[in-house]
Amino acid sequence: MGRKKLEIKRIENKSSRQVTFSKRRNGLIEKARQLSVLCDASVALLVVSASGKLYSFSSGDNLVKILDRYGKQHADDLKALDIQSKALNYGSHHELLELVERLVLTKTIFEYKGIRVFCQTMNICSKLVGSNVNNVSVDTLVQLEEHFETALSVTRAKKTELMLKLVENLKEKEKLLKEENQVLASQMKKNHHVGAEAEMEISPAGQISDNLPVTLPLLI
Amino acid sequence: MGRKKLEIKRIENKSSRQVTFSKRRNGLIEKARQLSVLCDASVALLVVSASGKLYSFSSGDNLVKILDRYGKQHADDLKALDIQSKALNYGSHHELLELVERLVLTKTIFEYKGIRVFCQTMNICSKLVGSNVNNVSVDTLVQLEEHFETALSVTRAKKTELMLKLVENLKEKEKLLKEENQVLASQMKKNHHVGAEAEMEISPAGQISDNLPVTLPLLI
DNA sequence: AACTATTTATAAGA
DNA sequence: TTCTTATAAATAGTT
Repeated sequence: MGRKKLEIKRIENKSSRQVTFSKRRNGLIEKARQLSVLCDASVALLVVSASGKLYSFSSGDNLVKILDRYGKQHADDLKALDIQSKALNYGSHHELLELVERLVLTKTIFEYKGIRVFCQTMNICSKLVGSNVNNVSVDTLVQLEEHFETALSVTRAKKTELMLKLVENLKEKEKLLKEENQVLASQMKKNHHVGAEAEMEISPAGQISDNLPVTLPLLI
Repeated sequence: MGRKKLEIKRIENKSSRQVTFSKRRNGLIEKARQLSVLCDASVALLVVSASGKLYSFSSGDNLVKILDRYGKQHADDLKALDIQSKALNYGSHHELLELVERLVLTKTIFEYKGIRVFCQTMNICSKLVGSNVNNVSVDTLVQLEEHFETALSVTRAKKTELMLKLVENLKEKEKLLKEENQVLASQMKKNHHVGAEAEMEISPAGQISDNLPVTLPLLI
């Protein structure tokens, strides 16, 4: 739809590639918008230029739902977390290897999808809000506030939940160590009956209770 | 681009809305494809019809990869991944456990802070961007870019810092417990000189190395 | 950033 | 749904 028919293959000339990118990107976003309005559909569009700049469109507040749909496996990942903590305690070397591989993959995904893009988008938001307050409608800001509050409480709740899990895990380890010490201590006592002079130099279970419980929970 | 000019607002007639949806959806996807090919860009498009059906396009890669492309400077992170995969092959069981624990923690952080809030902010952003593109000046965009870079490194630095603290903290606890056990163990030995009959029932420092290291490193 | 000749997308009709 | 076709819209190359 121009002076000449354009073959659909990578445009070699850099500057015309950039110009075309700019034109077509705008066109695409406009089309996406129109589709969502005309047909009452949810549309999310992400475009990353060759130079790494991100452009996006999404219709209303549906992106969350759209993405949720796109990857149902997030729920499964949560279940996997449970299984993982069990694996930590009982898993074989082989199982651990598999686990690590999965986690490395997941981490990669989350790192980029989550933190990086999150930071960028977060900043776009604050920037836009900051520098364009006058152009943002009250409605938009009200929605914004709600969004933040929701996101915050969801995140907070989830954080607490997982931290409690971690605490449990660590307490379990503590318990094991205490038992270990008690075994040793009771051995001591046995021996003590034969060699009583060592008695005052140790305080079997007491030392753990007095020194560590105070600091161990701090780890969480 | 049809027999009549169509106003961009929800089409009330259901069947023509569906027809239009089908046509425009195909058109949009084709445009997205063309953009990605012509301009060497990553494009992800998600469309959900009013009736809930999902259609999507993404340029070759999946959505995650597209988001990955956002930001070219990830070479260092990728190297880190290499190191991790080496660890996968050569690491001891002990090292693997450490790795797993670290990754679970990281994943947890990224999962909630990342995905959830990412979705929300992404949404807000596209809304804001969508409704204010014309009001954003070049200056704002330049500032935006700087802002991104700062935010990214701050986040990164903070993450590293906190994780290092956690690790230190946990190592300290581990050390204390090990010392505790060793004190007990050495007491055992002392007593052993007097009551040798207890020798086979315990393995002083050995027991720690054989049983606990598997679980202890989990603390980190 | 505009212009404009063309191509492309698509609204309405069948 | 699919095809046809008149017309609106997008855009390639140019300025």
